[in-house]
Amino acid sequence: MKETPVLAPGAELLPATGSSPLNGKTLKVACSNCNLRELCMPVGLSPQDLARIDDVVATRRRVKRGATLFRNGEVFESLFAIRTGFFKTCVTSGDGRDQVTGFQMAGEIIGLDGIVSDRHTCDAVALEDAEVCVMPFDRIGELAREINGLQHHVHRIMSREIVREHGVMLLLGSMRAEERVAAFLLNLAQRLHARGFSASELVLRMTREEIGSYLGMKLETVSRTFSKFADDGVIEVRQRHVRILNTPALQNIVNQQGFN
Amino acid sequence: MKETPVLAPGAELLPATGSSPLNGKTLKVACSNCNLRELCMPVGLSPQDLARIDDVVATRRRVKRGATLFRNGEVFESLFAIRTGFFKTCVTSGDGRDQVTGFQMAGEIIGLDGIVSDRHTCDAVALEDAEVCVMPFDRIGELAREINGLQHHVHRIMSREIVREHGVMLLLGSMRAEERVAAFLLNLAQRLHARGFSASELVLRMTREEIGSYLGMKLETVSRTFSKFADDGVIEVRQRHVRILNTPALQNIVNQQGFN
DNA sequence: TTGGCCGATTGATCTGGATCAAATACGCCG
DNA sequence: CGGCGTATTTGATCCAGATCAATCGGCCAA
Repeated sequence: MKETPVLAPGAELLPATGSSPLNGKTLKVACSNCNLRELCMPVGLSPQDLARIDDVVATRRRVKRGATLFRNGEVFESLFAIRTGFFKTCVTSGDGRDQVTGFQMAGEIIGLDGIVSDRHTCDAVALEDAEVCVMPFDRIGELAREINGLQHHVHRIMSREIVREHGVMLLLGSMRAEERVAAFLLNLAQRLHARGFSASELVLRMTREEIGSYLGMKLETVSRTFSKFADDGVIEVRQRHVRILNTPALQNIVNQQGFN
Repeated sequence: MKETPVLAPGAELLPATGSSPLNGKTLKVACSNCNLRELCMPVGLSPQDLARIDDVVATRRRVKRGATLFRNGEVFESLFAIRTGFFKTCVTSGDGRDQVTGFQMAGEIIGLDGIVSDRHTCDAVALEDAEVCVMPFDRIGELAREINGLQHHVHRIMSREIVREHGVMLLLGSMRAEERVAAFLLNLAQRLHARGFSASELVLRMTREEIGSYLGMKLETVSRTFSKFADDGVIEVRQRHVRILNTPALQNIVNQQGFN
């Protein structure tokens, strides 16, 4: 049915027009000519509506690698659309434990967790130098009341996040280590591919430990699993560079093993 | 900071007015005098706005124990507010595996997963005879554009679900069996308490297997963990009847064990 | 170039929870 | 009331992944 049954967040947004991969330079500042528009904007907006959105999404913010975009407990005011760079979000429990809840890349929206209580409930950390569009949430609300497609678009973005998290729950609750890692790699590759990058060549922006946290396993197990896949000729690993050699094999690992 | 750090979905909605526990009979059919209003409606609506909502949320639906309210793949049209009864939602992967993603009780909203693709992506199954209010989603959208508080309320409900799922990810990704079960019991008790029931006496509507699926463990482990808690004098278990004897002890189990 | 540091790999061992198996309890229905 | 099917409990054993430990490798600053 779906290519990657688990963890497919923004699949249907794949730009058929072949928007080019980001080049790191900020050429234009308006949504109306942003090459990520297909990823974060509703389709079929009138030029007037687009202009109004441009007006609301006026400011940008740069986040250096390792810095936080927002932190648990901070007042929530805006959603953020990632223009360039790569983030992780993580929650922390009362005791020291923390859990990576997602990795986000260009075109994805973060900050939705803050709406319910007007405070952020997780940390968003840049895993490489990044730039985000700041979208004041009250302004979005106003606009959504007037622009028909926008309201539904916001709902869809939130719903998509809910569905993505269902997938993660399935992964954490019922998959074994190899399946988790395979699903993780396929999901990353698919999202990068949807952004114009290679579907088989990927550079991991996160450490083994962060992958492990996300997947509910220890960093050693992540490393061992990578090594095993490499031994089996399914992938090639050199540090953070991963090349997928056999995508179907990974898919088999995900959805055929351990039928329980 | 919070009483139950993990899995606290609708805590702030506790009805200060002491709405009485449901009695199983449908006395009135309008939101405007529903005793669950504090749980699913925004506060501070004008009588006129309430009347308009009454108009949209006009129909009810009964779901017998074991029947599904909606199923993965079905067309999404409405959200549902639970009036009485108890549900589970579960996702299924391509292979047979399935994962309970939540247990829902009176006053909670289900169906949010269907918004993104206009199809439901999980099953909602009644664990006891239930009644829900049907809320056609396009109508909600229209109303939200006009009633100020309603739009934000919808956003908050979706955001709350996202935050709840973050909690589940933390639980599944980094807690051991005993911590998971303790967190689960505390969460259930807290939600029941918020609905006017005892905070210490609970009747589980789901099987050990369903609890296990939700918590990412096997039914035998759930059973053993219950038995252990009972041996330790923390709870009393008689089949599906659980009495919490020592709430602080459960809280300690959740957030003090295994500091990693 | 060298040294120090951090992340990654790999090996050896341990263990929490899964699995397999059996007994028991309960609810339902004829 | 008695019998059957399903849920639960409990015991015995096993194993995937955690833990502990050592080494390796790349990167950066001096």
